[in-house]
Amino acid sequence: MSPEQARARRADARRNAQSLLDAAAAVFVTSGVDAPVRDIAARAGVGTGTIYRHYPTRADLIIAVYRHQVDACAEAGPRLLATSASPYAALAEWIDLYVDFVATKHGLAAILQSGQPGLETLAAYFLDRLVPVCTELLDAAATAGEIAPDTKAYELMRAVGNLCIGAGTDPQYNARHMVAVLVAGLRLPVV
Amino acid sequence: MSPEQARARRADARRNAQSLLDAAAAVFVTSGVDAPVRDIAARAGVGTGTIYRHYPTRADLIIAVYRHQVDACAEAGPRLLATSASPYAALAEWIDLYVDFVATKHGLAAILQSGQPGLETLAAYFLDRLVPVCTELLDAAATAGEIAPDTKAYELMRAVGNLCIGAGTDPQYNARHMVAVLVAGLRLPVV
DNA sequence: GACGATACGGAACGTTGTTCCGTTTATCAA
DNA sequence: TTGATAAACGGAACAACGTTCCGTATCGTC
Repeated sequence: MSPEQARARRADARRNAQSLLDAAAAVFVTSGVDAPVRDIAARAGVGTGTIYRHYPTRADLIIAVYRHQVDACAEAGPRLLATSASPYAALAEWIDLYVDFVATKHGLAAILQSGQPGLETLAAYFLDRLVPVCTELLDAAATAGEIAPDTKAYELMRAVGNLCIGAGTDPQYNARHMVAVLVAGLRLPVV
Repeated sequence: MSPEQARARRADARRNAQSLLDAAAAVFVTSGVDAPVRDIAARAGVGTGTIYRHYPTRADLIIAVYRHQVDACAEAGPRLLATSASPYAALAEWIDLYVDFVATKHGLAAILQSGQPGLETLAAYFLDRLVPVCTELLDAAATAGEIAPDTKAYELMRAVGNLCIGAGTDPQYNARHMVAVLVAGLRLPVV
């Protein structure tokens, strides 16, 4: 270990980073992922400057909060492919998993697609992590002849994310159902 | 005509309302539907107070700008049903029409689903106008046995609107294609 | 031309994101 | 223990935006 790395971050810095993570997770649940920065800082008992020092962009904070769940989702892909009845079934189950994750995070889906400056990193992280998994599932299903071979994982992931917007806030809109229809549409060549 | 109605709005007021409409339409094209209110006022050559007097909420302004196109879309429904090869074909063509409309208005799709305070009116207007038409098309297709009979027009309209988010800004995402997949999915009972 | 109602403009306020800097604190060496 | 120094902090300050408000200007009428 080089001397520069040897000297770890100060203890209070590490503590604050964790407090912020906990506070953000809690505030995201109650006020949504687009909660005011000040609310998160207040909840963590730190100043607004501190939050930006630890998480320079909002995307960094959101990623830190959800990293574990995104990783879990990514890792579930190959497992489902191995255990499901068919590649298409694996794909459908995996997308269900993703929808369950996104749709329960108030406002996350909207932010993922918003294109607000500073948030591109967030969408990029999700896509970098999940598009390869989705590609693998799509390829398997296409090879098995269950779906058309020309479906792009990137497009599908964005479409599913889009369909999740408003889930939970509008009782008349069932994102899971619409995603199921979309996934069903993959089985047919588009006429 | 009652005396109160007899006295028409002042000429300058009518002129400003029109200027604002034109300015808004122009600004929406270049800067998106979520352009700053001040930009629109400046473009119209009026103060910010004036814009709120004529269009108390942003939704009112957006509705005024797009009312004609929404109406045209609504009226196209029955016509397509009469002229198309099948009810399902009419439905697909009608949704194409809607997607062409929404996807070309920078940011409109996002605002339609955002749930921002004051924007509910906007979504409500679109849905009030289009859900009945969509219902008619869905019913016809269901009666013809082309799609499952349990599809809700409201959900479908919201789903299509959601899929249009990001169209035009992301070259890798083709909203029309994903909508086509969704519509194709209507043909099969979801498994 | 004068009067009253109508409408206007833009300053002002509240809410956010973000930056910046004077102050505090942890760490380490003497 | 204590003092020096880099690290980290807090929150004031700035910018952008939506929205409100009111003193002023203008239109229409008599």
